[in-house]
Amino acid sequence: MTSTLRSIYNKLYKHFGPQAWWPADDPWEVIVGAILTQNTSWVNVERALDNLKVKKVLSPGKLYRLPEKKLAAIIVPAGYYNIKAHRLKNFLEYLFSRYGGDLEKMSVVASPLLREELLLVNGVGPETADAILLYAFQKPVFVVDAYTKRIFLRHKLIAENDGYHTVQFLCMSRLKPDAPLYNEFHALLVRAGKEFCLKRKPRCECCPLGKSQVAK
DNA sequence: GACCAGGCACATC
DNA sequence: GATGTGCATGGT
Repeated sequence: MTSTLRSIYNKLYKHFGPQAWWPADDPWEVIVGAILTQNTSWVNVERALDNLKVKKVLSPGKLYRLPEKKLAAIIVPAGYYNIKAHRLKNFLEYLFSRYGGDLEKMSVVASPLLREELLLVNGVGPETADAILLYAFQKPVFVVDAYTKRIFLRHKLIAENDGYHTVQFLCMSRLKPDAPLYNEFHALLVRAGKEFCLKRKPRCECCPLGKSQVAK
């Protein structure tokens, strides 16, 4: 079974090659993107990020001082803009009160503790916290998302009602703690999910992983 | 026009 | 603890 996850990774990597994740210029852009992409397609997130860059407010300090209403108006293309503006503000409040707005200070905190802190921020759930830990700070934490669950479910690695941490534990107990590996694996699962493991129209017969076990 | 996208919090039972 | 709902834009 240990080889199963590894062989999935190998097949995906052989088919797609390196994905060069996360698509961002720096750790802060990763964090903003992680919050903006909640239940949202990445193209819409890119529009919102571009808006923030054009307005020259995509830095912790600038965003911290920007009124929430104005922030919301700038990130409209990402959808859920009111709630996401509020969540970004929550994160900034945490960043400035706990670390004086300094991501470097945040990055040296041990990942189990940092994860707990992140989860206390309203608007940061398990996936967003883990995406920040892995892609902003290179901590060896496996990120589980809807594609991960769908692919693993169709290949019978997990059960229908397995929760986030069950799936995460499965991955982390069978793979060495290896940030570059987790980085690439998650990115490959998203890529495969987008191209082959669609919700309504799965294209399993074309998928590099081969036919899935569950025709759903 | 329905469905979906790199979730999360909150209300209710 | 499980289940349902609101949040919203833009592509297919």
